[in-house]
Amino acid sequence: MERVDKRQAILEAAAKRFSTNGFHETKVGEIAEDAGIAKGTVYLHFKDKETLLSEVVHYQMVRYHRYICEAIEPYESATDKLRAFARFQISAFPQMIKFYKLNFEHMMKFKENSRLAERQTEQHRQMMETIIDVIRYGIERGEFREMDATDAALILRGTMHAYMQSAISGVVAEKDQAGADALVNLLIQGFAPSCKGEVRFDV
Amino acid sequence: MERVDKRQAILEAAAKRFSTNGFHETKVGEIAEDAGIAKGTVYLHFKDKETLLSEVVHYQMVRYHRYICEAIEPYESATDKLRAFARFQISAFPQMIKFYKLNFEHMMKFKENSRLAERQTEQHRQMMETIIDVIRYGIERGEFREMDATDAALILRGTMHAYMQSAISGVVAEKDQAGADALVNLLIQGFAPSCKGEVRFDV
Amino acid sequence: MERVDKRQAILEAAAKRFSTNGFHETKVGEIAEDAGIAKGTVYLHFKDKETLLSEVVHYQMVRYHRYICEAIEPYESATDKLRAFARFQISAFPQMIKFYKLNFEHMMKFKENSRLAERQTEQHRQMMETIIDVIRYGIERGEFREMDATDAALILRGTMHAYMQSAISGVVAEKDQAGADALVNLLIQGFAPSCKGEVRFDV
Amino acid sequence: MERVDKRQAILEAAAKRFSTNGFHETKVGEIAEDAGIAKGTVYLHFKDKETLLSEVVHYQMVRYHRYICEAIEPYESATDKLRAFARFQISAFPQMIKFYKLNFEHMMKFKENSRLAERQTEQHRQMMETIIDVIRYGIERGEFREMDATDAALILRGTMHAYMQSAISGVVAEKDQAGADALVNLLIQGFAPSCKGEVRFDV
DNA sequence: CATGAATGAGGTTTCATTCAT
DNA sequence: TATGAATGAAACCTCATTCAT
Repeated sequence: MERVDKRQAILEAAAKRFSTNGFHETKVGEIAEDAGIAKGTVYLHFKDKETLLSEVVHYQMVRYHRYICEAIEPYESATDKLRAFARFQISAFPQMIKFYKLNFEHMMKFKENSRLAERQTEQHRQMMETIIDVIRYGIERGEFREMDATDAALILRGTMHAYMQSAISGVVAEKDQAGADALVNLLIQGFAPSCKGEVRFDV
Repeated sequence: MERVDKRQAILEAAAKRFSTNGFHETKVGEIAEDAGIAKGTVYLHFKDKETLLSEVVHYQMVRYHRYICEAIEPYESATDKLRAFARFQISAFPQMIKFYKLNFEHMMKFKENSRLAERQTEQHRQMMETIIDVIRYGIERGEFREMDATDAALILRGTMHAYMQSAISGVVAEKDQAGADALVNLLIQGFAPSCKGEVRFDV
Repeated sequence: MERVDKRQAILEAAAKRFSTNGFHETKVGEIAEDAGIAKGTVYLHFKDKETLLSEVVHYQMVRYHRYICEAIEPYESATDKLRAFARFQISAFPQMIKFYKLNFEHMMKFKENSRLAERQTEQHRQMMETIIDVIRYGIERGEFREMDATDAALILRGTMHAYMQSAISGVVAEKDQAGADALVNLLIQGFAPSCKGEVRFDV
Repeated sequence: MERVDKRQAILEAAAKRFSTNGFHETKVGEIAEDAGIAKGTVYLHFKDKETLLSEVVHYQMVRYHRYICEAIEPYESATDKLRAFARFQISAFPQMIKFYKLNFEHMMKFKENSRLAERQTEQHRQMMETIIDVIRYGIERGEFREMDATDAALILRGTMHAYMQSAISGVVAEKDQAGADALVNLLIQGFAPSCKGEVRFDV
């Protein structure tokens, strides 16, 4: 096993443990054991446990961003891209929920550490950018109304977010791809009754 | 100071510390000091630190649920209720984000403990029920289309959550009440361009 | 056992261990065990192991300085005071040697730490002052020639120092009180042949 | 670089590190780096870190003994030899203090190990022998009174040691060669005022 | 011979919890 | 009931040493 492989193995093991049990509940020895190496070896690759957390978060963010880009890229219409986005997140639900947990825990932990927070923020921004671009693309194509792309992206991300939070606690049933499509459709259609000449509320 | 007052004081102090610094970073001694009592006294009121966390989460959830009910109650239309919900969350942003953090830590910690997880889930369900009721009410009144009320509620809650996550790291600008309204409007109107000319927003 | 007693017990135990085995070879747990307390209790009294070392050195210096003052105080002549000084050091040899070791190790360790070095230096200065005062007193009384009192003090201290270093490694035999007197006599008389009219070297 | 050179390089690097930072504060990796070799190579030349310490002490003692012999050899009179000894130690103050530190650490560490303690003691004895020989030589020549040469040697060495300990902490000012001479003169002359008028010092 | 990645024993320190007062 | 000094388990991290290359 080479140097890079070992770093990989640590990152993978740490990602699994951190996101399953949380940062404090995870012992460095457990990560090492999962990675098939000795405790001390972890410290040859990462300065300390907190640095490891940051690196795991970075590693996961980069990976998921790539996956998302790959998931939405093949589609022509913005609507299909959004559906692909939702489908991907819902199909990768177990990983995604852990990913969100990890992000959240990291953000909470390093809110004060400008260096580490900065990097996570930058990646968060990229993730948002990707969604915003799809929204803008939809607006250009006339698929979507003229609207604030950032707000729309928030709504989309939030929808996924909330779905996961609810699903994990069993408050709503887990969804399949049809369920993902339904959520996106609802976003696109809006809550308001479709306007076939009916009266609209003065929202 | 009476028994109940002391318990209150501990809960308040713990809520502040836990949500600001996290569970592990908070020392029982700090909570006691903030509450103006001795360390040992905490253990006269709560079995251990984890139980205290659970009680704090319960206490906060009940409180925030009440606040939310109070915030949306005065309004007549479902739309206004949703706006009030969004406004409340956005105006109470610093508290809400901490509240989410607290929930999160609790969820991580007691995933395995069915007894405690159950209670949090139950409260989560109640929170969702409140929003779902508003949605259903809107559907009944004809404000909203016939749609899955749970999905709609998810979307609303999730949007708030995503907003907070993005706002805390500065990826999106913090919103004021108009911003809250804009988000809700966008949800109600939908992304699709239909009926664009008919609807007017007083944003 | 009261608070002060416990601090005392830790200092005594630490002094013994540190001076016998050295700083690094001494485990905090050993000190605690010797003091009849739990490991954690050490940290209620001393910030960390290094602080404990500093406190031990301080404690010992103050104690030995007091002992020395008490040993030389009863005598009238400066010569007798110096002899008392030598006798005390030689009679208290086992403690003194450890004391020197401790001092030396501490000085080496905290040379860079101005705060801690400062305090030890101050006490070192006091110890020197005490000897210098005796020398000056002897010069005033005409017992000693006009000479640099600091140099003379250095010679006296150094003599004791070297005696101990040699004795501990067995290079010279341990001395009794007569031996102590002989050393002091030699210092007072000097190496040069007594001047009963003989030729002196042009030193 | 040949075998011997490499061993030399390790000894030099270790001597510098050990005497500057102490045994425990020195990492084997640092020594290796300073010596321009890999960490593992150290173990091809020395069984372990403690053995390396012993070898360094031996190496330094031999070296300093040689230096001292060279320093005092050119002089004819015993008095001048003693002055040369003092001058050498004071001029090489920084090295000498480190040398003492090294000896000290070694003594602490191997007090129990008769094999290694024995060797250090043997070298200590040789160092003492050298001074004792000068004293005896002075006595034979009539420069010094009939006295215990060992005591006199102790006094000289100890004076140097005490000077260093005081100088390192700034309790006494650092001395130049004249200062070294003054110390020796005072030793030779003695503290007593006898013959004051007869002796002249060219200090 | 030389390397340096890997190992894992070991020590310091923290802090939740207890219990004598 | 309230206190807070004492406890000691637990975990991070270091670094001397080994050994496959």
